[in-house]
Amino acid sequence: MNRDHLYLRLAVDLAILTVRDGVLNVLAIERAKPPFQDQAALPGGFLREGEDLVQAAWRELREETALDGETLHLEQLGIFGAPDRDPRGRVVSVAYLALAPNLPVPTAGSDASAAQWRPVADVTGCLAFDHDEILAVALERARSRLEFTTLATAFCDKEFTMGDLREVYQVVWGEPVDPRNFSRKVLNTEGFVEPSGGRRAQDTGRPAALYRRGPAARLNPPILRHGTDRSSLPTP
Amino acid sequence: MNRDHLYLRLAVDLAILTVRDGVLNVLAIERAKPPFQDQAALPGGFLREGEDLVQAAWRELREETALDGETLHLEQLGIFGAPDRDPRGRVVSVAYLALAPNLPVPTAGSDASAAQWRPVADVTGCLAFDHDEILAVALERARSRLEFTTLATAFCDKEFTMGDLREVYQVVWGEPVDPRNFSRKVLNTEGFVEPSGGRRAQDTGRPAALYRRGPAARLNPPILRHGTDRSSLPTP
DNA sequence: CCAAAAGTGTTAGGACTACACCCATGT
DNA sequence: ACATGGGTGTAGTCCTAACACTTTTGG
Repeated sequence: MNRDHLYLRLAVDLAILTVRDGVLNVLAIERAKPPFQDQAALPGGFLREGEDLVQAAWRELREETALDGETLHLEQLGIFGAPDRDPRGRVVSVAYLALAPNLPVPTAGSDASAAQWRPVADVTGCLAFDHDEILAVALERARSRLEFTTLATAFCDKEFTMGDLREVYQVVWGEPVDPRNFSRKVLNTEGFVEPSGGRRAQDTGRPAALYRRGPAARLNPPILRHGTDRSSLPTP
Repeated sequence: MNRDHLYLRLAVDLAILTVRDGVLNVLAIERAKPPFQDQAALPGGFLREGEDLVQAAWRELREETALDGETLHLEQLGIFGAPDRDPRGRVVSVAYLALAPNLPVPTAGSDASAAQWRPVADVTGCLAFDHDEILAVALERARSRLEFTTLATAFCDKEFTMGDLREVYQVVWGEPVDPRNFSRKVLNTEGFVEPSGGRRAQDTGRPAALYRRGPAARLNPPILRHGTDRSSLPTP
């Protein structure tokens, strides 16, 4: 009979993604203390007593961003538990993925953490702990979610144009999307978007109709990206 | 500054599925001690010092089944951490999904645990802890995996007929699959199966060709099931 | 010969890509 | 007028579901 019950701490780490100026951004903090001092990291914290995992994730999210929460998507990504991932001792991390609209700016003054949006390309390879790995999983999950669900609307404001929505796809996938066919596919998917009645003029060109997100969650048929190697296992 | 670092134990629980006599089965133990004494539960155990999560999952799997491991699929399902899920204290569980071929029988004598195959229909609603919830997630994930990956072969022996493979789909999905179109789809998917050259005669009818699993992991295009409500979020 | 299972051919329909084309606005 | 982005129509192609039909065995 094994009595080697290992006690450990559970961290909740968040990969919070948004689209800003045509670039995919992730919310990152700069670590104020060792380990990994002055290095970028995903926001997160330890699970507290009596707290559910999702509760903890929402709490961390609110601490780092000023979000109403309605317009946002939060989802469990997976668990990362390599024995040596944290030099302070055995810490297992539950990673969550959050898709957020382009916020004015995260609450910069909260705690000592200087959370700010960073282009994903700038931070990949430079993150503390195993957060690079978490971010990679988050990106692939986000790309896959856009194919099979309506979650692209989570990146948009309450009202958005077809072009806004298409930009989300292009930025997250990193490949161009045909505007004509995209519009048709979205409108043919019942419950994806609903016309809000308004229009929005841009710098030039015909003003675009405004939409709100619809009730559907899953895309059937999906909107598939092209330049993808589909030989390996899909994101779970 | 919060110093309420909560220490807890991490359990690894396994939902090990197989197909036996046309019915989907899950490996279950009977709990010998409280809590939930004499009740059915998924096999599992606590994470040990210096052990990776996947390592722990494989260790539990080997303790409960006599598996060569080559022919088997093991995958992280998610994490279940409701504060009151275990009356003994705060225990967070990492759930893994395993797809296994129809084994002769699990090693019944291992430890005090009397692990045995149970039809999924017989145990749903009766499992200890939150294992009912874990099993539900496992089932949905398995169904989805069959749509998008070649993992159905993980349920089969080393050599199998097209009928064997089709039975896996029917049993896991719980809906009939057209034999003609199924065969074509599988054979048109490069790398799904490879003919082994042999044939196998059944009680009656033309003998079926035997196949081995091929190198492909992902199905493109997928093999979609019908009777599914696709309005909710897909399995992650 | 007959039943049963394996496997092939065929046809109608849906969805996709690619592109020609029209619409509505600012300059 | 014209550049620019929003949006519609259409042709060819691919994939699919559904089912008639052929092949190969045991009884």
